[in-house]
Amino acid sequence: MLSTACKDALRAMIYIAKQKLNGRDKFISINEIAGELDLSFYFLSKILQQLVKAGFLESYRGPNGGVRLAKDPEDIKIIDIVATIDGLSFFTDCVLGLDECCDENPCPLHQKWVDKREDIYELFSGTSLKDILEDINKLKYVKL
Amino acid sequence: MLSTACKDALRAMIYIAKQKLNGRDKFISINEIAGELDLSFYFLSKILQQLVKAGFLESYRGPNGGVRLAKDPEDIKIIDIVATIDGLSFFTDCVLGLDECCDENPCPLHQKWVDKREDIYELFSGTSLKDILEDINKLKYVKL
DNA sequence: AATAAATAAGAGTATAAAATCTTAAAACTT
DNA sequence: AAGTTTTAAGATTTTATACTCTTATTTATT
Repeated sequence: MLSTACKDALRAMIYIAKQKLNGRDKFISINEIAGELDLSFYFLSKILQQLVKAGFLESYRGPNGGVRLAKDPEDIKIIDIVATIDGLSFFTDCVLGLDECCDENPCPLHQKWVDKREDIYELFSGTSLKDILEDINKLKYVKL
Repeated sequence: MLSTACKDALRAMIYIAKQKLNGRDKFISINEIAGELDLSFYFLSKILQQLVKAGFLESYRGPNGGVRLAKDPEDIKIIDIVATIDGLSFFTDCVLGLDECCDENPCPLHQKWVDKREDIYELFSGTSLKDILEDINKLKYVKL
């Protein structure tokens, strides 16, 4: 459902938000993030650039440079990251790929699918980085 | 979420099932299906071959040949078609792409995501071609 | 027997996503 | 001022998916 770029973006954003929670308010180098999350530095750089452009991260060049959140963790929702990297076509396009499919003119799966899709939309738009960090802290150990 | 091949497969299977309901129990040529659904004959042929191999369609060569359902419409579920064409990785893999993610060792989105994913699984495994045809008949006009 | 109609199977091409590399620009350190 | 560290941007390569083409095989028709 999510592209690998989007999965990587989500993991990176959670990692960055986690540092902030730990009192570390400096820029975090992309090299560190890639190392910690076992991602390609090159690929991750490209992805984070998009999040900088979209205003969810700010970046700084030079020694001790890197990226950090441009907003509070509670103001960055999963859907924001998904929208930036993958777009929202998952939430707008017909599950059978029909251009004309809509409420008035539905494909055979339309109504049933829209229900599920909206559940996911609500999950993604209702879950912020802050919520995720709180979940992480409730559990003993959570993968990233 | 679904590959275009899988979307095409679903549309074709619904079309084929619809013919059966209309009392037409003969083989339907792939050329006809491709024409009606505005799909490439070549591409659709490849897709339907997979459904023949998987036992959901049977095919017949030569004049008046084509494909037809190998089972009753109520015994073919959406999930069967999805599993044949796309596989079930959507329902088994971590939403963040982590290999080690599981109930005991979850990623930060695991539990919330699994709930939604299982809803979709239940929709797909609980909906047969027969169910879809019944829905179609309830509405005045449904796209395919 | 020959021809035509249809699917099967394998090979090939095109396009998009993923991943990498290179050069440029910014900022710090000495 | 020169060198180092870091992100930015553009170009390139790789890989997977989507799509097309060609040849083979099966079956019916004449």
